[in-house]
Amino acid sequence: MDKQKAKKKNQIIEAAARIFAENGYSGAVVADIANQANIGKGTVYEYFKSKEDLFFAVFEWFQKKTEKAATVGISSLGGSAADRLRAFNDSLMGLWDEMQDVFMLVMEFWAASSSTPMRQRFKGAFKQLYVDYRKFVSGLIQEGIKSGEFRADVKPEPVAAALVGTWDALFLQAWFDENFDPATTGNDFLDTLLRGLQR
Amino acid sequence: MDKQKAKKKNQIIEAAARIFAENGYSGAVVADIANQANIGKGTVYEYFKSKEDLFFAVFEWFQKKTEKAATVGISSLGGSAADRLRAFNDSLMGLWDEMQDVFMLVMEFWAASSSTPMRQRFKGAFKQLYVDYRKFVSGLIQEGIKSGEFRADVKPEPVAAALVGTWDALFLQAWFDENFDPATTGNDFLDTLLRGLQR
DNA sequence: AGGTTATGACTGACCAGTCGGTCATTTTTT
DNA sequence: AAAAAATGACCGACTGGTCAGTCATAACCT
Repeated sequence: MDKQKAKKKNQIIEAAARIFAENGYSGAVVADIANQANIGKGTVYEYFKSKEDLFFAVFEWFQKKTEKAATVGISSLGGSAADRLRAFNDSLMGLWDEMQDVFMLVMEFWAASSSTPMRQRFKGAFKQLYVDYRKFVSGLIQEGIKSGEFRADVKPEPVAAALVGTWDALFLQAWFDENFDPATTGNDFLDTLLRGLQR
Repeated sequence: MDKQKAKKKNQIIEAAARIFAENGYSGAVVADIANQANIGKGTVYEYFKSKEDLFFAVFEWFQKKTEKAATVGISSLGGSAADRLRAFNDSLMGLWDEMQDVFMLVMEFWAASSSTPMRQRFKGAFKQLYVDYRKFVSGLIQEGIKSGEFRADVKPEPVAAALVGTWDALFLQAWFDENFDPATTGNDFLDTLLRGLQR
């Protein structure tokens, strides 16, 4: 049955996500993943060609999941460009609580984009991800310019790139420092940035 | 001779940096590091307790090196707060060319802060590093406020945290995308941000 | 029964860290 | 000043253990 197969595949991916998040890619042992998924080790290889393949599947799964969660708030409501940027900020930073446990995965993905055998795959995927991500934010800014809410001399792409980066990096800092609150930091920062954007 | 020892230790660290940067922590083989340093494998262990110890030494070495390079431009010249922020931005982003080869190390360091055996060490070091880094930038902003150049209602800490994060993340994006230019992106972004800071 | 899916024992490659021994250099002795 | 002794830096063969991936067998369908 096809439905069954897909279901089990997902079950393996979720188990793998947990194990990879706890131990990193190298530290994770396939046998533990199988165990976590309540299946035999050999079964893992019925569904994935290799450990690396499985890791990449976890990456895609995670990306999809995060993207969905992040855009849930914004897509619906309109409002000013500033409001929409704020909504996106809240939406993203609101993920922190549930991200905390798996943020390690993100760092492992970053690192994977540099460890030779996996490099191309991950690097390409990340490149595309950032292109999309920037395009989205840049679009919000352009709307603001067009509507006259933002200054005409603002350069949307660089600001979008920086903003996108800021969000990532706030998570990073929160990861290192449990007293760091990414949500309010992001909000306070937006106060200043928006003043620079608005006319 | 003590001088000799320190010199050789450094020679091992630099060799290790190259190998770790090419292969990641797990992928790097101690024998290769020894080879790269033109010494026997056993000798590595005369200078470092373990592979992990060596990796941490590389981290400290890299951190010191980067910090020195980044602050070289700013410490000397005065000028307005905006000028100093710009100078720091240029100084940091100017590192990209030489960073490109070893940026992989940074991602490995990030990842190391989550792989269990090394966690505490790296996580603590990063936390401190970001605290210092933020304090420095926050100081620049506060000067600007005090001198009346920046608005009084700007919150220095959040803006500093975000800015610091932005710089890191611009490198990250540049790593993924060879067409991404962190220097001009950073500069264009500062145009907008400074307008939000200034009165 | 025939086909499909699951399994875990097994294997071979890999590698961090150890250790006994070598040898160049320094120190002590004569 | 020459010989002898002591030192410790250096080394790489070896060990013990790990683990990804395989495959012969078992369990489960239909």
